[in-house]
Amino acid sequence: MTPGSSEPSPSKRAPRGEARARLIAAARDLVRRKGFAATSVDDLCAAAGVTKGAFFHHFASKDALGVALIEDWTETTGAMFAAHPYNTSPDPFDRLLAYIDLRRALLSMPLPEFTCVAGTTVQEVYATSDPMRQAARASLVSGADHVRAHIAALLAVHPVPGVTAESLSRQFQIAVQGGIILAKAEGNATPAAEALDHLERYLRLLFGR
Amino acid sequence: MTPGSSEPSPSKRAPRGEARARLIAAARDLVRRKGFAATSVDDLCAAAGVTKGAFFHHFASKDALGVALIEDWTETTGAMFAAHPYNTSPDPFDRLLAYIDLRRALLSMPLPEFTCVAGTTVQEVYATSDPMRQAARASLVSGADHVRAHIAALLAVHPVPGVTAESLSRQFQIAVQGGIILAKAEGNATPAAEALDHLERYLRLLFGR
DNA sequence: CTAAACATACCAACTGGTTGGTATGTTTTA
DNA sequence: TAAAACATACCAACCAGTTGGTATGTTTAG
Repeated sequence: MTPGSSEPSPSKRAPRGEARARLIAAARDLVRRKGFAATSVDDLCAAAGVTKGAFFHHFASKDALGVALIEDWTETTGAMFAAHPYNTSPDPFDRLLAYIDLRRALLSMPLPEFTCVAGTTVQEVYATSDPMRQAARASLVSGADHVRAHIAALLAVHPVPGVTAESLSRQFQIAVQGGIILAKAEGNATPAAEALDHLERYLRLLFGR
Repeated sequence: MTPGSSEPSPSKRAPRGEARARLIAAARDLVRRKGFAATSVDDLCAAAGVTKGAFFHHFASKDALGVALIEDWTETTGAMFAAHPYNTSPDPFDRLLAYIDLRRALLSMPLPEFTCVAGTTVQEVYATSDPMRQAARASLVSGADHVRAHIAALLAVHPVPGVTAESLSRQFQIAVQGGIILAKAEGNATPAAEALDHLERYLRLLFGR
């Protein structure tokens, strides 16, 4: 047999050692656009330039890939928000506003790209895959914890009766996640941006600024 | 062959004329729990006590069933909210609070049952099925329009700079939809209830009550 | 320094079962 | 009797997962 004639496209094949990372990257992309259940293992392998053998070498099941995808998402987004310069601002209220501005900026990307992997998948699998549900829960908690730190600092100098840092930080997540749903339905980011406007107005009213 | 031995369970078979309605009811149930893609046509037929022939007699495709499901959802929920006694309250602000109370009451049901069919499915199919996306959009708009009427009446007597009835009514949807996502991740309704608390506090601050 | 022993990373081909959808009936209603 | 409302039987494509194997390391014994 002529060398290379049996392989469909050797140039598309992923370099050794990258299979796992490429599969997760492909999953982030495909799951965001088609959902988890509608994305087949074959789809993922084709997008990653890898075979089924590689897939099941790195992941025990499609479900396990889902968990790894969400955990990777938690790390990636966590690192992104933690590294952002706005965290150095001395005033916690300014930090919250800057966080909202950052989220606004993210909305200028194409719709599938500002979608939340954790929020999207947990909608699908909350009742059918507990490992994925818990991974998504951890991801959403992690995101809320990031703003919770700023809110806690703010409440320390300006307490508001009935408002805790925990519940208000979750309201940030809710505004983001709900905004994404409306944006998907409308086909554009406008409702998600409006959600952030209302959230900012709520904060200003709460803390008198 | 003994009569009835070939049919799995003749008593479970749906009465004639009910196939379509039973399929939609089964879809509402299964799609809420497993998602749209993970729910197969066979699943639906089994749950509805109907055969594939009946399914494809009433729906041209699985996609068409999805559209019909969402449209039925829009009708059902729209009728429910429109018929509720709180609509007769003379004060629009009271009506909004009563609406929030009604949504709070819904949260006492088991998790899959206070889930929104439109919000759940649009997350999955927004990029793969335009007919379903548009049906879900219409559903969410219809839900927002219901509260928008009350908000418009309220803003007429108490205008708030920068706040429109349209965007504030969408914020209701966002709080509900985002709350559902967090509730699914946590496995209980608490975050969804908290979202309503924050929404109510926001309203009180906006309108000075 | 080197070769045997082992581990990791991957691949092509295959399997049993499931998928959405169809073709062709039969039964009921108007 | 015609057509609407189903049921039965079937199909090609696709599904997640398995198999036996190979190429490319890394570790260790002599």
